[in-house]
Amino acid sequence: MGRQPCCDKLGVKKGPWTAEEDKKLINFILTNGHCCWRAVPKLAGLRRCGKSCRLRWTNYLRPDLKRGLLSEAEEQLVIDLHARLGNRWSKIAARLPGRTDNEIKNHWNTHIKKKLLKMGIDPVTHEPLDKPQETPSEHDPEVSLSSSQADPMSGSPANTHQPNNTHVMDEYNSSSSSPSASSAENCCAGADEPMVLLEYICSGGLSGDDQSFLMDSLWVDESQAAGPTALDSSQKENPSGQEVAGLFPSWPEESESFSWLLGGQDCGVHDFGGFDCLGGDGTTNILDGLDLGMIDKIF
DNA sequence: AATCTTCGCAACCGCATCGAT
DNA sequence: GATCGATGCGGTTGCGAAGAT
Repeated sequence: MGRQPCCDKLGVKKGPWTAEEDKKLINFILTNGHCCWRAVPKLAGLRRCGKSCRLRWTNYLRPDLKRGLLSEAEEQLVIDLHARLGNRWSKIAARLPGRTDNEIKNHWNTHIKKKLLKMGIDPVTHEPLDKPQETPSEHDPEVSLSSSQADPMSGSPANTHQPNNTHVMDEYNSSSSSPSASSAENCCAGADEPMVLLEYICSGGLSGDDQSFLMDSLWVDESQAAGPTALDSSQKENPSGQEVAGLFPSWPEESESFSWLLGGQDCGVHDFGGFDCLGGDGTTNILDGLDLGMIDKIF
């Protein structure tokens, strides 16, 4: 028996979301959370499939999303993580609070890839382009980012390249005027990483924004250290959601970023708090502080 | 000013994975 | 252990905007 499609294709709308649809989805999730994505469109009065609703929410409407271009530090981190994890965008995104896998994937394909190519670096292998290509099996595991420091998830067969990217990243660092520690240090997934990043931050190598971003990352890392799967599970659809509040301890930019909420299509509910998955009391508590009518006015 | 090309991003598609039964 | 449904993930596409001719 074939799998049932996630939605019956008939009567299901596709294409760009309208402000009206966004409003319905936001209102529904704010008040009910998302119990089951398949049921969301029906309950929210949307002619979309659940998958589309989930995507729209996670990639665009989620309150904890950052907007705008990736900062230098974020970009650097993406490159480091990509060198280690390959195209596992969701894993990479899990290390960048407020960024989505889709956003990072797009940014990689449109900006970073070109940047690396321009620098003569193969964006796939993170090796210099002029260097004779080795097959992945030829990489010396001792040389390529110590496997003992590799991400716990790296056992996946999808992670087919583990390049030695230290020199590459040094090159990137110097060219981008970011005096970062070598990526071999920076990209370690182990307990050392926060320390290395911390040293870098303390060295004064970052702007204020970048510093705060990296400090956020450290919080994430620490939560990971507490439990290897904690971050992953909490950054995905998060039924309990309590950890998410911890990961995003506050949105200091809340007040100023509210303006982009007013921008119509190009905005989300950045400032409504991490209620997505709080469910139950958590949801209502936060929602109590919100004027849902305001959403109606906004749209 | 009109047309063509390139770029960037939101959204879709299909497969993979996970959990429940 | 097998099956099924729900969700997650990564690759790809489509389209509007911006830039070039």
